[in-house]
Amino acid sequence: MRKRKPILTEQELEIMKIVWELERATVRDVYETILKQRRIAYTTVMTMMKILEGKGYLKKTQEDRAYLYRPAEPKQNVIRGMVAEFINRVFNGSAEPLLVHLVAEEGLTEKELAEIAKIARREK
Amino acid sequence: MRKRKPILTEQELEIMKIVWELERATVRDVYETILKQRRIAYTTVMTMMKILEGKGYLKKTQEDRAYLYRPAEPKQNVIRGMVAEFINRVFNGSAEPLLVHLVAEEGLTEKELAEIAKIARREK
DNA sequence: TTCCTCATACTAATTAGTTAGTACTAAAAG
DNA sequence: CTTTTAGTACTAACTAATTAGTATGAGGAA
Repeated sequence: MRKRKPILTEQELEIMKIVWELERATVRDVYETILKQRRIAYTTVMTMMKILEGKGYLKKTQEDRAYLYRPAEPKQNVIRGMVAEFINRVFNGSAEPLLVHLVAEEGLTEKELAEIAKIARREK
Repeated sequence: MRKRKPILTEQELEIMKIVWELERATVRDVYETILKQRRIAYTTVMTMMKILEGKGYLKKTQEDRAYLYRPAEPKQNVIRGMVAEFINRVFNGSAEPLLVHLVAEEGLTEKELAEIAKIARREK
């Protein structure tokens, strides 16, 4: 059985979210964005992005002086993987308990649920 | 703002699942259970369970020679916390996108969705 | 040209998570 | 009573994740 691609860690996800948002970004772009939230070193961001490239989540091209990074695959794919991984860990792989949990937790009405179903169908 | 209780790591969750299942368990009980799946040292399990006690997920009482551990709070509470934490990390705190994702991913029909809603209502 | 800025590569320190060894003690077995 | 067994406490090794420092080079500014 092939070992599956390592899933995103906390900090890696932080960076991926930014790159998904910007669609393409240099280390500096990401660095500046994170700086608004918290203190971090430029080289830290660089290291992380290189790791993400190694894991196959980002791809880079040379652009002027600096590398330009882009997501290697669409956000939806990655999110799908993370959700699946979470369901495996916490709910032993079956999605239904999570759904039940969420519906109960949110106290959704029939109407809201139908609305979600509609959006989901569109998403498909 | 009070710092929230540290969330369960991978291995900690593995142990908690066993204790929830058994309802109360000694280190040995958990050790034997894990052994069925993989090789592990007795003291490793002990260390982990002590950590879980420190984090407030387990509480122990002296029982004969060994400690008897029990869950400090019901499984549902902890699961709720983990789901919330996941939603924060991945979906910036809003549950709806996760719901939409799940419904779309599972390709649920009206009927199945209604069924889930029914179970959820009972759960409440 | 010379200097400053900003980029990368390489290296490494620190912290968190996981795993397990060793010393010691009390109870059970012989 | 002595030996074996099964438990805990304390310590530590190892791996993974996170963070950042230093060296170096290319390009633009003076």
